Amino acid sequence: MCQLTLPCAYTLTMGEPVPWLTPEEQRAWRSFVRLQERLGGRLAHLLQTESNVSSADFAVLVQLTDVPEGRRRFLELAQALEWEKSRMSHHLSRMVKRGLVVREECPEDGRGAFIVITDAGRALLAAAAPRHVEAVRALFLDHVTPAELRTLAQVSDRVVAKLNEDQS
Amino acid sequence: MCQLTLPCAYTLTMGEPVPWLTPEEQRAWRSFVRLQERLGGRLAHLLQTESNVSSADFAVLVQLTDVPEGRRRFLELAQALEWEKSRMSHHLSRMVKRGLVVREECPEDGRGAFIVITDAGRALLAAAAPRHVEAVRALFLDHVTPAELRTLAQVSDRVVAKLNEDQS
DNA sequence: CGGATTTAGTTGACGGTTCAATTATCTCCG
DNA sequence: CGGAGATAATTGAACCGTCAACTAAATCCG
Repeated sequence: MCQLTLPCAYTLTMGEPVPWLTPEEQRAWRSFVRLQERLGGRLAHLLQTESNVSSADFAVLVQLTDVPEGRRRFLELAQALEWEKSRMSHHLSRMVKRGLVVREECPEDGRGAFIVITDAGRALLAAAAPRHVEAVRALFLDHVTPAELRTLAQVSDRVVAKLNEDQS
Repeated sequence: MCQLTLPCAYTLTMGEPVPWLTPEEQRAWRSFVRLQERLGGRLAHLLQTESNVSSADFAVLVQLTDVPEGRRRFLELAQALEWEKSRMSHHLSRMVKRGLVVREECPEDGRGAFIVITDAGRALLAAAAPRHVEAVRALFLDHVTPAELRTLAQVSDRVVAKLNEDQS
């Protein structure tokens, strides 16, 4: 997820019929990309240093506590987070090693696995979550009006819907 | 840069005075995070598969072609992209190995280095850029009104400015 | 001059992500 | 039943980014 800036037209051999970005489009796009990088980076860094948990750990723990027993199927988890299976698998291995979750066999399906949050996992999340919420407020929500937030959500949903359409 | 969702309140021991996110805030935040991940991921994937260049490569090449001679100081590059020095260094090593850039000594400062884009680097960027612009349009700009885009840019700039204020 | 500090850039180790290949189980259907 | 797929999940290799430690050159200043 990098600085997806765009090259100045003059540096390229332009035989192409691609309509280049207008200055406003370019500026907006750059700002937006920068926001993603900086805000995401800062939040991740805060989680890591203040609560000793990565954004990825946090996301997994949240998914597990979203269901009362703290126990979900592997694939269900992967789909909820929109992660690849292999990413999920590798990540869970690390979380198991740190005692945040355990793998359990699935009686109905011999191939399947249940992932269960441990007490340590719950404790970690409980400690991390309030600070994270605070950070999301302080770094983002506090500087955005309700109307802007609505616009943001609408645009996000619309664009993601389109992404899902072409080649999901 | 992960799914920074938030846990449902009921699962946490809530002795804290942290004002939780309202449902609209939660929804907007989630949508926004999802947009970042999906759009960034898709664009990066397109660059990689269609043009055999990563987003990071692309960003570096753009920075180099932004100046006519295609030659910039290491730190200047790192600052322009807001990358850590070590990331820059590692990444440049990989790009050197692939023949996209070369390192040159800096006469004025024996510690310094110039990074220079090669012809292969220029060619790669020239091939990749139009498709990238096209993708940014097709996946994002085409689904956002000018007014929304302005809002997005304003919000982005404002939030990033705040991020720079606290502990730059 | 010459030592202390700062600055430019590199390196190695480690955790994280992707891709392709693999294992094991299940389901479908003849 | 039994074989052909499909599905659940793991694994290993390769690449990427971060952190902390390091090298080497420049600058500051007595």
